[in-house]
Amino acid sequence: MKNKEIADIFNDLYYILSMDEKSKFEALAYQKAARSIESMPEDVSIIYKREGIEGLLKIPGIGKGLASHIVEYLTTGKIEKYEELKNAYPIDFNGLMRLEGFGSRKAIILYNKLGIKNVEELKKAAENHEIRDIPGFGEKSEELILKSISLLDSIGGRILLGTGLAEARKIIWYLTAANLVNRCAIAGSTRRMKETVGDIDILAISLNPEKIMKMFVKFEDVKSVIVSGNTKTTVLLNTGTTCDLRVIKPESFGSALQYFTGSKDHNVKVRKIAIDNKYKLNEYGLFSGDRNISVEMDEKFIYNQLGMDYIPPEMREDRGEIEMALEHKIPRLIEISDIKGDLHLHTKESDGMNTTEEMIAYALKKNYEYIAITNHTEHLKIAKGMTEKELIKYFDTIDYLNKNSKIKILKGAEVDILKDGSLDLQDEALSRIDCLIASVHTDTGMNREKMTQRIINAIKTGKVNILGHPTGRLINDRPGYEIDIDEISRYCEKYKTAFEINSSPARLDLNDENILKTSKYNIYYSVNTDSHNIYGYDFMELGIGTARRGWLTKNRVINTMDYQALLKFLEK
DNA sequence: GCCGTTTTCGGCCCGACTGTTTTCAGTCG
Repeated sequence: MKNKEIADIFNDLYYILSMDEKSKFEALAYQKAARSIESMPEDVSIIYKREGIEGLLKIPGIGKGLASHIVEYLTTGKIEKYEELKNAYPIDFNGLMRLEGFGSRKAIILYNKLGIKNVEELKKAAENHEIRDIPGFGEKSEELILKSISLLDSIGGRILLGTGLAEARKIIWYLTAANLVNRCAIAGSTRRMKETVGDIDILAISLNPEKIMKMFVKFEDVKSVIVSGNTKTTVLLNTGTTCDLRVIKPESFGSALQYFTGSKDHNVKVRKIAIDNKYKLNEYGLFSGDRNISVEMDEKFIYNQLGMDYIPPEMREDRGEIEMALEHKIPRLIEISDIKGDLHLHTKESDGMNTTEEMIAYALKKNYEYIAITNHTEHLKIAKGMTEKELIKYFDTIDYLNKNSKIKILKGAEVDILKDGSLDLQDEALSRIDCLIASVHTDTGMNREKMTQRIINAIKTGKVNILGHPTGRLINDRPGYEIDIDEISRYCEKYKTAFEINSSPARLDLNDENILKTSKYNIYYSVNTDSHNIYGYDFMELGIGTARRGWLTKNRVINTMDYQALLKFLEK
């Protein structure tokens, strides 16, 4: 993939060029081009081969100059201009720019004065107090550098959405309980339900910003304060993530919520539409001339005023939703209240922690119409997989429970897909099962071709209702096995097998991108929690958030159906 | 260096916060 390589070079050029005030905008052009290329699904080398330089000129942010740089890189493997500048500044910008409060100008100053090229050298210089004597730096600068480096080491990456959402809600609860805020809301990637959260954004309306900020920094989960003013305070939380609290004036709340929810790419486009309509949109309001017309504390007003449908936060990634909103074609996305049951649950009989009765009791609290108990099968020894005999006996128990139950309990199993694609269950149990989830749990190191065939073989048995956690990825842990999702989708369509959207915080599998990719086929999805105890039920909202990020509507999700319709779908 | 039913020239987001200054430069979102 040449895109990443070229984007890295353009980013480096952005850092180097932005040192000089005169080349500020040239630098910005490189940065914009880098972002553009990085987010492209198709490799520029393929585009160039197919369409020549004309194809490159169609990429947003690429003009004659940058197109010729790309051609130069594709043909010679080098960009002369970059080689020269990189020789003059052999600095690891990518690494250094990850440090809080450290930008390209500081990097270049320290390179010129002390020859510092990377994070390790910077750390050493700060520890030896060499930095405080450089003009523009001081003791605090050294402290900040060391603090940022240790912060970077401790964070490692982004936290899971489940963790971020819980933390954000706790903060809102804390701020609201003090009676100092009139309104408080989550913004940022947490509100967009992105699978991981880089930092938590909270907005608040308060007539007493000073007091609220003072209170915020005393919150029990705050590890340290990074910056603190009257409109914005940033803290480091014990979870390792940072949290921004912004205090907003009432008349700016809607526009601030829109602005700080992002994504950045989405906002750039929306603001451009505002300009085209002779407005100015920023975090303080939607302005016609000097007058803020968005005083209704409402995002919806802003989108409507710009001629668009309201766009749900989960869709705001500049993946075509803006064009859709301009044509008034934003669909009603699936909502958590549409869910009528959970079809992937475990009990004590395999590796769950609660009894069947306890799981049923909690489902009743959720007002579900039905659930499916889907314990593991024999092959998965590590999860106390049930033998055929045990499963048949268990099905008798469920038949008995169903007689006196207000909720319909489906007899299910999460059946292992064995190495050759056959199912880990024999005929007698298969004949009694209502809801069969098939999942890969072992031999996950197969190559793409073999794994794809293995899963297809399982689907071709004609017994599989739901393909469980289809890619097997674990967020921040392992990438998931390689599969040809298009090929698998075609078989799902043919055999009426639904893709699972597994709501477990570290899974969220399928993810939003795969949902967008597969939903062009005539297939269904099942949003399940894969709960191993009663608390797991509550993760349904993460799966729904993921489904909404994949633009799914209720009619594509089988566990929004009423019981009779679901039975009909599950019938094989 | 890119871009254009406001422009082939003149814009390109800008305000808040911090540290090192003593009115400002750098960073961030």
